[in-house]
Amino acid sequence: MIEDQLSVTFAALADPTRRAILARLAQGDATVNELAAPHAMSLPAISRHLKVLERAGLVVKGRDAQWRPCRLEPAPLREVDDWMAPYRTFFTERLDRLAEHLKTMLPTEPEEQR
Amino acid sequence: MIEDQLSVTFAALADPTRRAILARLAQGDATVNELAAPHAMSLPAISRHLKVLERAGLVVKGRDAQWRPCRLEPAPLREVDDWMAPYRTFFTERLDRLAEHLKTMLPTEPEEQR
DNA sequence: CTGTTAATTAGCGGATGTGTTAAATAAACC
DNA sequence: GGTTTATTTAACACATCCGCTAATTAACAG
Repeated sequence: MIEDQLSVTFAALADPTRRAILARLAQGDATVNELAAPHAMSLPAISRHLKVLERAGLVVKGRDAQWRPCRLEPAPLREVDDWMAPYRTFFTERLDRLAEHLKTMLPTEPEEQR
Repeated sequence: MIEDQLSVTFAALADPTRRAILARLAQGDATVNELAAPHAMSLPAISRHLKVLERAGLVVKGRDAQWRPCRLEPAPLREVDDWMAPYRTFFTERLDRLAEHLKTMLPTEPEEQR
C-alpha cells in the first residue's frame, strides 16, 4: 500500500458527499452534526467521510467540549492545482495544443516524396 | 450507481499509474504497448487502467490495424479545473492573509537593543 | 449519579478496484 | 492457411469502499 499524497487526495475528492462537505466548510467551520445535516445519510457514514478527508489533509478537526469543529485545509488542493498546471495549457491555449500536436506528429512519420 | 462525471474523473486520477499514462499522452499519442512499456505491470492491467481513463473521458482510443493509438482528451481536466476555481481563490486568499500577517508581524517585534 | 448530546468504533453485507495468468479476438505477415 | 503481434476478455483472489445498525466513548447538565 504505497499510496502517495496526490492519489489519496484525488480519491478523497471522488465522492459527491465529500465534495459537498468541502463546499460547506469553504464557507466556515462546522461541527460533524452540522456537516451531516444536509445529507440523507447516517452520522457514522459522515464520520467516515470526514476521516477520509482528514487522512487526505483536506480537513482538520479541532476539539471544543464534545464538539469537533472541522476546518477546511486547502493545502492538498494546491497540490492538485500544481499537478494540473501542465495540462491546463491543453485546454487554455488550443492553438499551442494544435501546434504541439502537429510537431510531435510530423517527425515520426516522414512523408515519402512523389 | 449514480456516479457523476466529476467523481468518475477524480477516481480515474487517483492512481499513479493512470496519472503517468496521462503524462505520457500529454507528449503525444501512443499505443497500448508503448504506454505499458515503462510500467512493471502486466499488459491486461494497463488495458484496464486505460479503460478507466476512457470511461472518464480522459483518453480516446483510435484504430490503426491491430494498434489502438491513444490520445489525451483534456475536457474532464477542465471540469476539474472549474471545480477547483472557488477553492483556488480560497487558498490564494489564505496566502495573502499569511503574507499580510507576516507583514504586520515584523514591525511588532522590534529587536531589543543591547 | 443519571441522563443527554456529540461523535466514533465495531461488525456486517454488498459492491467495486486492482492485480495476476490463461484464453480469445483481430489484423498483419509470409 | 498458419504464425506473429497487439489488445481485450475471462476467471480468480484479495483488498478496500460504502452504507447500515448497534454499541461505545467523551463531555456536559442537573
